[in-house]
Amino acid sequence: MTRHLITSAIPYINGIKHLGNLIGSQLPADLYARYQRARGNEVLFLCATDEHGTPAELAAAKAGKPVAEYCAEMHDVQARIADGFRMSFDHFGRSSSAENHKLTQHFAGKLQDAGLIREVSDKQIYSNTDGRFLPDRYVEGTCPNCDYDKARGDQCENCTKQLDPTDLVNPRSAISGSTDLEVRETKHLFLRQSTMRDQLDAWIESKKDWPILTTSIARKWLRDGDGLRDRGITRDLDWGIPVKNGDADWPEMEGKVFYVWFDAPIEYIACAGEWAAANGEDDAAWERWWRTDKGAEDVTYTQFMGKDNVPFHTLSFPATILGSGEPWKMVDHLKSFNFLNYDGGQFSTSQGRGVFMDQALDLLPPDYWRWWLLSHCPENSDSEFTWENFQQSTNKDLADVLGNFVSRVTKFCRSKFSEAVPEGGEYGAEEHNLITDLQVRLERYQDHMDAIEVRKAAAELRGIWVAGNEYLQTTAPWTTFKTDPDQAAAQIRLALNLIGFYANLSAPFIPDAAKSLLETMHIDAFEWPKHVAAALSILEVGHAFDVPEVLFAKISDEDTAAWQERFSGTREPAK
RNA sequence: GGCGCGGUAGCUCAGUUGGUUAGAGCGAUCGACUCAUAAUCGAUAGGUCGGGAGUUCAAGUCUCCCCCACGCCA
Repeated sequence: MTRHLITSAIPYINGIKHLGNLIGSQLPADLYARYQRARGNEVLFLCATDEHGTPAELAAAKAGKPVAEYCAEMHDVQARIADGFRMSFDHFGRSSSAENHKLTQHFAGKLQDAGLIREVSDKQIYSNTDGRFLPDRYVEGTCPNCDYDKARGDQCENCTKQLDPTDLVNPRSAISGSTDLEVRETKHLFLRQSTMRDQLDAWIESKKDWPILTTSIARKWLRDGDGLRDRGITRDLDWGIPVKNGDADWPEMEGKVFYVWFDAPIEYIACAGEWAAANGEDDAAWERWWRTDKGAEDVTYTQFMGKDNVPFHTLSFPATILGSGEPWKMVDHLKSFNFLNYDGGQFSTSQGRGVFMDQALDLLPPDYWRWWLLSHCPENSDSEFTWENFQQSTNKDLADVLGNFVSRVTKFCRSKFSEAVPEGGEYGAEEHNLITDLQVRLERYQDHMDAIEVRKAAAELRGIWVAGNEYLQTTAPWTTFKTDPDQAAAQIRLALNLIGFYANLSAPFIPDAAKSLLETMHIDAFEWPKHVAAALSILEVGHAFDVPEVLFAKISDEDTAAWQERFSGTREPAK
């Protein structure tokens, strides 16, 4: 038995994520977690909401709610939707948790002790009306370069010139529109990442089995231009984790909070603490997953994320935990994903373009989405969602190949024998050929899953489903039955066993359907097959089953046409 | 402007360290079957591997130049 710590990139709190976000981290992470559990390994699978930062505050203000209340509500919304997609998190935490407060302050203190923090005095825009400092991009004004009147404090979108907020003519707050602004001196803490460059570089280079996408992004940040730059880890905001040195106050940093990028990844660790607390366990329970001096030496840690998150996971977060000088578990496998596009363009939150997680669940059960997204997972390049492809793939794979297999087998048995495994005959050459073939396919499937080759695993699973139909077509029990009912009984006995076999192997991809197959076959529990021959002899003669309802209903042309129209966003129709 | 990932059959994608007639699924066409969700199974057709030059006995696979799409940074 091996131990697997698995984390999915933590989604930001302000709003519901689209299908591209889902397939970019949570869904493949869940697939892997379910697979490892099915193989009998010990798994701790964690995810959380990322709750700090200015966007959360603004979203709360827009909703007319205190930010803490807003975050609590949105956390519940995201938790419910994740559950709707059957995310099997051991814990779905919050970066605003007490555990994360404590741990983030702890890391800051350790980094200070190690000499990796420096203080920097900076000038920043303060809005008297808003009663707060404004991040650069929340200052708007007229661009000194091109006179565009909606330039932002970090950059003019019109002429692309890089700006400082103080460059803007007639600056105003993007939050309130107020022009009552002033420049104030403010002090911030910076993490001296630059001094850790060689250490990080050596660590990255030691990861020979990481995807090229991951290492090339990390190398670029590490080596290009000035290389890794020191980054501010504090902000002048109210909402966040108060700046402290461990338990102690940090002189001159009163009223400031840690920058969201600093505390968010620490939540991966804090979340394990939340999980332990929620289950009435002590610190040792979670430390054995995260501390190599307290039992995590044999843990394999795998992170899942979209490619936009790679720099934080390969550089900033490792810099934080390496810099602490403490024996924290470092990531072993870092699986990153490209983007999913929608029908010829990008998913767009602002334009309402594409399908969002809550909407998807209103249309169809989660297994449809899980299957399509995972089998078209953007592993090596960006991939493309189209309704036509979605309809064709799910109808063919789920309804025709898998669902119909279950139908034809159970209904044939009911009509020729009964709703129980029939007696007579025995397995012959055809059956042994099938078993041999399936044994090879099972091992290939496991290899792909172990390597987190999601698309290839899906293709192999589909091949395993197809093998059942091939077998029926070759042996034709409906013909056999006319001359040799005993032989037909043996054939259908094998086919009935295949249903249970499929349920076990398919559960990581389509857990609901797998569960309903198990129930229909009156099998008590999932059990991952080791040897195909044994797995296909589990159901004994006389074992009763039910003929199920349609496992996967087909998606009609009318549905896809309507959905395509409905989710096309606010683009102007072509004339 | 710099850098990065890509550009392979109508569609979605595989193609290990360069090596025999470039693969899969879907879609299309034809055939078989009739137990089943008009399902299944088999067969066939389809690509000068973005373009050009080069290295090599041999290149989708290496080198250089160019074009296109996307992304990141400045």
